Formats: sequence, structure tokens, C-alpha cells
Amino acid sequence: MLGEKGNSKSSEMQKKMGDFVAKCRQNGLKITPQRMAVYRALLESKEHPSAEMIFRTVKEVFPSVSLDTVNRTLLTLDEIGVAFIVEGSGDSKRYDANLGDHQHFKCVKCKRIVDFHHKPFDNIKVPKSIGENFIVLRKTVYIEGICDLCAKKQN
Amino acid sequence: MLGEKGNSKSSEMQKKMGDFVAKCRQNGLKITPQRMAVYRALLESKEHPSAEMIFRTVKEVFPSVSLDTVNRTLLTLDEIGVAFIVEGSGDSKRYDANLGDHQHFKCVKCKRIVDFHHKPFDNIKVPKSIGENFIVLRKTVYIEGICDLCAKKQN
DNA sequence: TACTATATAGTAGTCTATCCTATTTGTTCG
DNA sequence: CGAACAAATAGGATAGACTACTATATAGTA
Repeated sequence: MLGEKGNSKSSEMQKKMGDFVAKCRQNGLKITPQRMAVYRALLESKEHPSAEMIFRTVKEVFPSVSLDTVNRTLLTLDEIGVAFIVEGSGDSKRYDANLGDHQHFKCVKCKRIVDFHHKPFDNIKVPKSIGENFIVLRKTVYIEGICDLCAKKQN
Repeated sequence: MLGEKGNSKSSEMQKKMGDFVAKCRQNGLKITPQRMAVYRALLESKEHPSAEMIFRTVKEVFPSVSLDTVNRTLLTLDEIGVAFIVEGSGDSKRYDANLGDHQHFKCVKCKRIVDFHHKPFDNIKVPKSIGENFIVLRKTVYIEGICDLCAKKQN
């Protein structure tokens, strides 16, 4: 990309990288150049990249980096809380023939999807910034967590 | 969901199958036994099954059915509006390092994810039925649709 | 019954993500 | 500063989800 970043942006970045190093140490994680590069690539991306996209970016600095490293690192970022997996992404397609109003809770462990129905969630108002520019097909409240069965297993 | 009467189930099912046949004819789709079996399997499932789960069920009636047929059929069900793909499922993992409050709009065509921030969505109250039984990790308003760029392309 | 467009089975291929193992590298501690 | 150990990595193998392809079969119809 052309165009140098302004000084404020660059120092902002430096602060975040510093915080990241601290967070890694807190969690007993080693500071490897690959890990730093993955986090930096994610920070600099304005999209919400997939592992593959990050992989391509990091490869420019570390031609020998493996996709597995990128995947592992991204999961680590999620685990230590400096990044997260965008809601709902990453699992196989699931189907629903119940056309009535309802919402879904999804267990991040066992991938079970549980229906619930909370009337206030049935008709959410779409903010102007979205409604004016995009065609909205669906809007829903989506809850993720750990279901009762998986919670029991952990104890 | 709660509140389903056992004795009315079979006639309820017959009605839905009849509606389905009508919907197929409306859309010029042939009534094949495989298609009926896939829809029936989806209707009867209380989970939100994946193609693989439906495949296993249908295979009990049609041992020779192929996974491809199940996949195609499920997509068809989505297209004619008698079923749908649970929000957010089916795409590759996407990452986000922005920890501030915000929500996501996802384009179903190009998979682009656009941030927006609508303050009323920041602190959604979880209904008791969920909060009491499950560990809630994330709750968010999730909007799906077609983005401006993809909408242009279609014209 | 015969025709035609659609649907299907079976297989191959693609894409995503994880697993495995030998090797390398941070970090700690002497 | 240098050795030792645990953690991380590269690269290839593997698994799973989905799509593409093609020859065959079938539903709808005239």
C-alpha cells in the first residue's frame, strides 16, 4: 500500500504491539516474530480477514511461514482475548425449517444450536447507516456461549 | 421449542408436506422422493442439522442417496423459502482485533463483513431462559444481507 | 407410451482447518 | 554469556465440508 502512516497512527500501533507483548508474557507465551507479524497483520487489516488472508500478508515478511502457524496464532489471539473470531463464522452450514420468529443460542464447544424466543428481539430496528446502503435480508440477536451439557463436562 | 402437542403432530406434518409440494410446483421443481425425504428429515429434526446429519437420516430410507443431492436439496429449500441456513454458519473463520463495542453486517454474496456501531445494541439483555441455563460468552445483533457493491453488480 | 428437462448417484476436486513430527527458537537459569 | 528445556514452527499429511462434473435415471407432460 502506498502512503505513509501518520505519526499518531504509528505510535498507536506501537502501543498496541507493546500491550500485546505484555499480554503474551502474562500468559506465558513466547514473543516470536511470526506471532508479532500475525497480530500486526490483523491490526492493520480493515477487513475482517480469514486465516488465508493473514497468511498471504505475513508471507511477504516471512516467506517460509506456514498456514498452520497462522491458524494456531489466530486461535491463540482469541484465547488470550486480544482478538476474536467473528460471531458464527467457522462452522459447517446448519439448517432450520422453523420459519416462526425465534432466535438462536449456539454452544461454542459442541456446536449445538438451541432455539429461544424473546419477543423484543423479533423486530429489531436496523440503523440508518446500514439500512440506507445495504439490502438487509436478516437481522437477529445471536448468542454464543457454553451449553449446560458442556458446562457439566468441564467440572 | 416448547408447546407442541403430540397428537396433532402427524397431521401437522402432513399439512407441511402438502404445503411443500405446492411450493415446489409453484417454483417448477419436481416432486422427487429424495427431495421429500430431505425436507421431512429436516422437519422432524429438533436440532438444526448439518447436511451430513440429514444425509445419515435420509440414507436409512434411500441407502443410495448421495451427499451431493442432500446438499443441493437443502440449498433449494433455502432458495424457495421453506427453510434457511442458520445465520452466520457455513463460511470460513474471520478474525477481528477491534475489541471496542461494534456490530457486524455480513454480505451473503461476497462474504464481506462491515462494522457498524449502534449504541442500543451494545448491551442486550439476555432472556432468563438462556441466562439461567447457559454460560453466555457473547451476545450481538447480527445483520445479513447484500452489500452495496454486490447490489450494483446484480443490475 | 414416449419425450424432454430436471434430478440423481457417484466420483473427483477444492478449500479450510487440524494433526503430526522433526527441527528450530525463546526464555530461563547457571 | 552459554547451555538446557519447553514452546513454537515448517512442512507435509490428514480430515471434513462443500462443489463440480458427467452419465444415468426419473418426474412431468403431451
